[in-house]
Amino acid sequence: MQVASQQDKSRAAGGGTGKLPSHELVYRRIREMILFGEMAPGQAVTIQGLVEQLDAGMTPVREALRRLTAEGALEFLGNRRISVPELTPGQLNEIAFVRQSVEPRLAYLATSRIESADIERLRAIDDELNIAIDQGDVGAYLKHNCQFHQTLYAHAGARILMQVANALWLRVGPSLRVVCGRYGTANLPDMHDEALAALRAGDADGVAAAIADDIQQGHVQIRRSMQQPLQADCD
Amino acid sequence: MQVASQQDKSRAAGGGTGKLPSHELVYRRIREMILFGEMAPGQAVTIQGLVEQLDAGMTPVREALRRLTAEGALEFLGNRRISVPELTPGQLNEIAFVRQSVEPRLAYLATSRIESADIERLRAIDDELNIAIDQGDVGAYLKHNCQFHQTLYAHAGARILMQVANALWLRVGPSLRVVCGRYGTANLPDMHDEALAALRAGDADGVAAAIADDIQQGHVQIRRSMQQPLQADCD
DNA sequence: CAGCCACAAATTTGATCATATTCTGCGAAC
DNA sequence: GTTCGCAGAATATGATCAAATTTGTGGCTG
Repeated sequence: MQVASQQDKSRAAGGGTGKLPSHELVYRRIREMILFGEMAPGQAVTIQGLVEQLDAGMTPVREALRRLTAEGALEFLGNRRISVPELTPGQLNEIAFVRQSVEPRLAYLATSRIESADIERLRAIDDELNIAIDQGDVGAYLKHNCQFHQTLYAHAGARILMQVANALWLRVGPSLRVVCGRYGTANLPDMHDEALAALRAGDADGVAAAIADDIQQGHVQIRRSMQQPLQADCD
Repeated sequence: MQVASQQDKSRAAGGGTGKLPSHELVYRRIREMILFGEMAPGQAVTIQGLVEQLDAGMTPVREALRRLTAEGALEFLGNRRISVPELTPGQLNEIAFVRQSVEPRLAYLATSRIESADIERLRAIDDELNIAIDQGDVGAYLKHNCQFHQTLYAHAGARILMQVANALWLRVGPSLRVVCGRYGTANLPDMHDEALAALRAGDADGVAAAIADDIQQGHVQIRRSMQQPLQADCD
């Protein structure tokens, strides 16, 4: 652990990947780890662990973590420890409440602005999503599900609403992963067909309702898995 | 900027004030600057400027800025510039929409959990607020108004909702300051008496409605000041 | 005699800083 | 008008300092 040991750290993170700043890259990597279930609720996160795992410098990692804690994706554990938050049922309700306000609204706004080519793109995403469900591929499901919603919302032209929605997705990500890991991809929410149909019809209220149902179902699943703790979960 | 002055940098930021980390202190300072109108919409923010102004190190400032940009209080200007966001009318509507969802809900939840001693504390804040209005003290108005809402919401026992609300306050802060600076403190929203009365009566819906009105009025003011731009604000 | 608590050393991890490096924007020269 | 260069600011690194958890040891008690 002396002076001259680690020379090639910056290679992978800073040099190879492109021209975006390193802290941005690190942020995205960690973000995806959270969203797509590479981090479990309650799991501790150490700066130095991420530094080694991502092969990045310390400062970019620190800044990425600050950003993620500000978004609620990570949690400041009093003393200087950071962890993936474990949601209480009450907190899950809070998230559900805001999501039910914001996301149907985004869907509503997107309906009148989206064009048919983009609707087809959504359908393509949904096709892949269904394949993932059939194959029980949890990672692909999470990824495509997120992509579906984000792609739809992106057409709403409401940047701030979308930032709020994205932050909430980050909060439910780890829990959603737990649900999938436990119950498989069978009972997962999928109101996407209804949403697509309403989208094609230009029925904004219908799209909003479909999205609301989708969110509702997802949260029911999470709540169910929380009420039946897996136990032996000694922390 | 001499050598000798670098020794006591950490003193002012980290040593003198307490045991909180410097980046936390810096974050709070900048946050208050934004909330209470020491920064105008559109104003550029430089790291080194903050370093000198706050007499802190560069790393803490950087982390605080990351956090604030993640919360939407500051904006990343593509190239490596940061500025206080200028809200468009559309963005203001988005913020109003979420605030109207979240804050009345917080007020509703707080009603059944708050105790009479805390209601009196709220009344005391409101008294000071009214004094500030009478005296035309914009800074005091902003501070006490924010304090009133935050104190009320704190009793809702809904941490996540409150984080969302706080982030939105950060977004409207600078614009609210502009309104006050232009039109004075005369027409500012003040449904606080109604809220207090409903609180004492335990009327949760009434409290929520009062808060909703309060928000509504505030946003009307901001919108009005945006429709009458002060001068040749060419962008 | 064995188990447990407490106190202290050590290692791990976080926070901050000084400095090197890179990138952007502007100005001057051609 | 375009291009080169320079200044200034932001990014990133490694080192250094501080704090906290963990570990290990010793003494005490049952």
